[in-house]
Amino acid sequence: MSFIEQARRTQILQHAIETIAELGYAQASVGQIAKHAGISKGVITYHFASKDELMDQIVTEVYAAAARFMEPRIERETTPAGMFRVYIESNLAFMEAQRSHIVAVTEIVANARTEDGKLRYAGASDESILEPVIEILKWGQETGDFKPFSDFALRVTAMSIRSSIDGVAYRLAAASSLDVRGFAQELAVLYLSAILKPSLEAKPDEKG
Amino acid sequence: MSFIEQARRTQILQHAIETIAELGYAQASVGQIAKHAGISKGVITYHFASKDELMDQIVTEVYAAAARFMEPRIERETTPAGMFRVYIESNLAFMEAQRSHIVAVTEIVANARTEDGKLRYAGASDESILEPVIEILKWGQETGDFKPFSDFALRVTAMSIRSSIDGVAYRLAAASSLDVRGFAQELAVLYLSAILKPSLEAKPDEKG
Amino acid sequence: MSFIEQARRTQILQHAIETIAELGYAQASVGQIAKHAGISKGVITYHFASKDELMDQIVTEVYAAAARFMEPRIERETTPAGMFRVYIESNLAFMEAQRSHIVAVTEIVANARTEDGKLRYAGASDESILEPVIEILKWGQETGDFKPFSDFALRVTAMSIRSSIDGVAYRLAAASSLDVRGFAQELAVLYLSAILKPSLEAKPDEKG
Amino acid sequence: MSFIEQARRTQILQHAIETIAELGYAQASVGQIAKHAGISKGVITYHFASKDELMDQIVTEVYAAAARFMEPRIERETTPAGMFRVYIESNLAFMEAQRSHIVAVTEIVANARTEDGKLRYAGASDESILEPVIEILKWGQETGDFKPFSDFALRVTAMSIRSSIDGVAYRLAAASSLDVRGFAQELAVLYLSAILKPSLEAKPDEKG
DNA sequence: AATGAATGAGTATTCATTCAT
DNA sequence: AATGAATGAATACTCATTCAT
Repeated sequence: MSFIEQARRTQILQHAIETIAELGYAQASVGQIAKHAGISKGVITYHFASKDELMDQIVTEVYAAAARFMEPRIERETTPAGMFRVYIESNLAFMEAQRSHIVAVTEIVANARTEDGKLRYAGASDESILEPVIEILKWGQETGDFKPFSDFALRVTAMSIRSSIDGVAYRLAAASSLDVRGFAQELAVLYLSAILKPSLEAKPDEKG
Repeated sequence: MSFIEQARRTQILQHAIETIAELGYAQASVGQIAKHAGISKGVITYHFASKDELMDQIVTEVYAAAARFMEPRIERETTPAGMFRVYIESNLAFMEAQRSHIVAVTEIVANARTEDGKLRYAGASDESILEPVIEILKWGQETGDFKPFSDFALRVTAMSIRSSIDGVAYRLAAASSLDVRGFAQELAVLYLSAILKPSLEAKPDEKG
Repeated sequence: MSFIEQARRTQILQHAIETIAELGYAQASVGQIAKHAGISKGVITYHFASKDELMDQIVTEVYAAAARFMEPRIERETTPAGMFRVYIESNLAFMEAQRSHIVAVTEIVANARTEDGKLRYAGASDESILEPVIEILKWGQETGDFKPFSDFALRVTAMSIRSSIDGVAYRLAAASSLDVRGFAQELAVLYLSAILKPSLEAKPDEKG
Repeated sequence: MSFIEQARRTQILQHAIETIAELGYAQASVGQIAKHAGISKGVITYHFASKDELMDQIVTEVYAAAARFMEPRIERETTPAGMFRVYIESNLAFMEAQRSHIVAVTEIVANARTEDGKLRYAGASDESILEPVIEILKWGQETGDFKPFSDFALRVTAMSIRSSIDGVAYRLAAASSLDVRGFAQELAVLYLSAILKPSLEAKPDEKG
């Protein structure tokens, strides 16, 4: 795939993302995306085999970009609590920076369906996304920084955290204004005060 | 509006809810709903001015039903912690009992758009839903049962709780199996351990 | 299916047949058929689930009509030679009378394809159509009216006859003028002089 | 037209023929042909003014190739019966050897249309193709080898023979297996027994 | 009160052709 | 000589809505 071809695809993806973010998945027809990009419909079907491929690309790209943004920040941390806090903060920071990307992916994942009516991204979105959270929680238990949890309680906690984060995406989609950075800090405090072992003086790690 | 007319509308609403829950918002055309109900398309447009009105009715009805279910249970409680716990548990209990209703409303709220592309239920769903949670939290602060929170932290907490609850609706929509009752109990424990004032022996209220 | 519904379907089928006969299968889009009928495209998709169903109906109807026309005439005959002659003559008479029907079916059978690119009516059109010819030939052999043939020669003869008859359909499709009745008589004479046993005075049966 | 240009055109024609034979006329888009040839679409429109010109070339080339194959074989014969038999056998031999070529031409002739919907090759294919058969039949009448026929009967006979031969092309297109050589021999016997004058001992010419 | 029929705008996708490079 | 890119018209099909009966 040539450089220029790559550039064109990226450009179309960007317009698709913005169209979905603005109009929602259902209204984001190929025609609307083309109109947003100021090109003819044919251009899109020329560069992408199908609308599904376009949507797949958006989901894949945005997940990858999120991982590229979050991973180095998270891995820089040395304590479970630090990692937990940075997981939340970097996730929400990415959401704020790439607001329309996140909104688009949220729309796609919630709506794209296979021919038989099932959600296309139903499976993928759950376990693989939950996993990193669960790992941090388990590590915190092993080090003794976090309270001991039953397996079930641990899963509930992980799901709850993910829901709290994803809820921000929905609120961004609904165009509400939100102090995302402040939200992230308070959210970290909230969850940490629930999961940190209360021994002596429970203090989250220090950071600027 | 005659009694028989009311009955017919209710019947159509029920079929619409099931159709949306099964096929998703986008696939739930008037034709599909009519087929599910075993009636002709015309009947639906005869009883409802438009598809939008039908959707409005579903959202309104289900919210009202949830309120009818939750309110008496919540008001029976006498402590902030009890009320908080029952708020979560009764909400999730309703979700489990009326699973298809909740899935349908989730689908509608996430997808229904106005002509200019904005989410139809963007505004409504937020403040009015957040309010009862905020009230419980404030009351807990006044009684001294809950930690003191800044206004902002309190809002974040309320939003986080709502997101954790709504996340269950999405997981139910994605057809995943879930121990909803157990989830509710763990979720209450999780949040209470974050917001209860740690003085002496922090104990949630007793209940069977 | 109501009477009025049946009538509408028949009416649409008739317009579809004429459109295909005039423009060919490839050009006979739903839009063209609708234009020919003076109705909107939607009417056609309302009465027929798909274009394929419409095409199926045409093929089925025309084959049935041909059978209804030919069978009583053929069965009235009492000798193999008479039956053979009437088979050819009644077949071509039907073709001439229902020229556009035959042209349409010819177009459909030669062009309609399944998703994987294979001819949709490839199998059906061959054996079931060949069978009646083969039966007449076999009967003539048994009575001793026809020359003895090997099984293979008999099949070749049957295929050749069918091709000679179908060739008329193609010539009608190409809009050439043709004395079909005279053609039928000469064709019968030609084949009979090839297959009748030359013993004594080979004479086809008498008929006005 | 340069030698290299000629070679390129021939190469494209060959791929077009195979594409049409495999997928049928309607599915043989310029894109499909280009993909089959491993070149870009532009190459085809560069070497051929239009798709129509490409199709014209295929028809012309294949007809010419058939003539190049059949003519010397036919002209080697010295009797009308021999010529007649060799006409059929060499025609079918060419069909078998150049199966995809014949299938392609059959597809094109049956489907290619002018803008106003008429068959593009309706006229051309008939008279010029019928002529050689008619000539052989006339010669056989003049020598007294064949029965005397009316002009009309002679035309019917010629058309019937062509149809019997072309029918093989359609059966080859429908991917049915067929003993083409045996078919040719039986077909010649069938028609000769119809048209040879039955004087004394009618025997076709001898040949290995 | 209910329905079957019809409409017309909208959907993704295909394709022959044009054209700058 | 070749190509990748782009176009715009055409395709079958879906659907909310209207309306006469």
